Amino acid sequence: MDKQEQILNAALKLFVEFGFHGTPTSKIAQEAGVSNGTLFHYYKTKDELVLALFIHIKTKLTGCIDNSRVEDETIKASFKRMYLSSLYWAIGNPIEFRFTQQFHTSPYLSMVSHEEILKQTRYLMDFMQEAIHARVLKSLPVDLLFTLISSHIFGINEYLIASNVDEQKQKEIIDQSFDLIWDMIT
Amino acid sequence: MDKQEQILNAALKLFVEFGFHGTPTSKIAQEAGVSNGTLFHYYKTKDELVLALFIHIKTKLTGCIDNSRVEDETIKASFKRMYLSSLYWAIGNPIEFRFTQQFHTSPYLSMVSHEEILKQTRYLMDFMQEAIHARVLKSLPVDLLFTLISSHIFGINEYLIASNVDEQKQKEIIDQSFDLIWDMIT
DNA sequence: TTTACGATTGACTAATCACTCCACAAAAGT
DNA sequence: ACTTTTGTGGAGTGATTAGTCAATCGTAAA
Repeated sequence: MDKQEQILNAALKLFVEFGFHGTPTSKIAQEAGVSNGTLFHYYKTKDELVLALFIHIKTKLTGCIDNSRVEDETIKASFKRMYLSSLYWAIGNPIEFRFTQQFHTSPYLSMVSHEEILKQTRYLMDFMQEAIHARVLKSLPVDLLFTLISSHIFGINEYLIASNVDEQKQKEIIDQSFDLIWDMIT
Repeated sequence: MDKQEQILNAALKLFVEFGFHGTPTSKIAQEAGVSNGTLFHYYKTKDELVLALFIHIKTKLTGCIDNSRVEDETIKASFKRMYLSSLYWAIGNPIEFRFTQQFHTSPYLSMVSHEEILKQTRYLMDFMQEAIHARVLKSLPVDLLFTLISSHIFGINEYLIASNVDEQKQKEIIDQSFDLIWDMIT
């Protein structure tokens, strides 16, 4: 019965369906089953709510990736583990994923501090930097690599959502896609 | 002095800066230098304006790609030509590009008819289908290939905007990126 | 000159919005 | 027991919104 969580969940659902400015705070409060005043007790402004939701979801995703880390793996195995955990998170949490996409391309993005973004990506960046040093990954700017991989995952996800393939076929495509991107960056 | 064009340009600029619902029609009319009534004379609703703008821009992009086609080329050369023309269009028209990105991840996308989308992508899809048949491209679902290439271009573009590299370096990265994606899909 | 008609205007409206205010309830400290 | 802090509700507010409308303007055919 955490009201803050209820508000975030309601906001997430409505933002994805109607867009940020397309969903009034009153509807969010209603959907969350709390009063209008309660919403503004926890979040001073609507913008603050949007930001909080973004960071909340990003943190969940980052946590999900990092947790799947395991010792004594080859770089390729680690990389694949992280690749798959990101992709499966996106497939398993389509609403959250759509929200992050929507947020990323919206003017709200500029309201997120550079530091906050770094905090979320530092681990992966460091991992890739090391992989470059170990001459496993191609010697490209690490930002470029990161962006290429991210957009690759976006793409696969979009395809899997659009075309409804069965689980067997989906697994096949994902494995194939991993090989594609791995060959591309090594 | 085409008022419709002025309205579209104003809407584009403001939508990218403030988001769809974040920019009132009154501001669009003001920015375009026309009256509120004129805007609604040409576009019955705000949604209709948003849709019209999307199709307007998509058509410009599609035209830009198709026009660059040339006879007697290898498949690779044709592909590279189209790849580069898309990417340079995106780099040269950042506002338009940002708008299409924003639109694609917004709830508005579902208001575009499936036919309209097909119309815009048919040429590229056919081209790739033939390239698969000719055993130049890997035998993957053509939708998947298309999505992978699109998101690759998104990624490169995002990187080039974020990191301000000089023109020389930019050209280098673009050529490198083309080789990456070409190796990936062939 | 007259008629006709789309283009254009800007004041107007009904609805909606983000956000405030205050009363009260439940804990939490002392 | 008493005071303070924190959570909660919901009516209320002024600003803003998408969209309307009756009135003009420009111009070209009759």
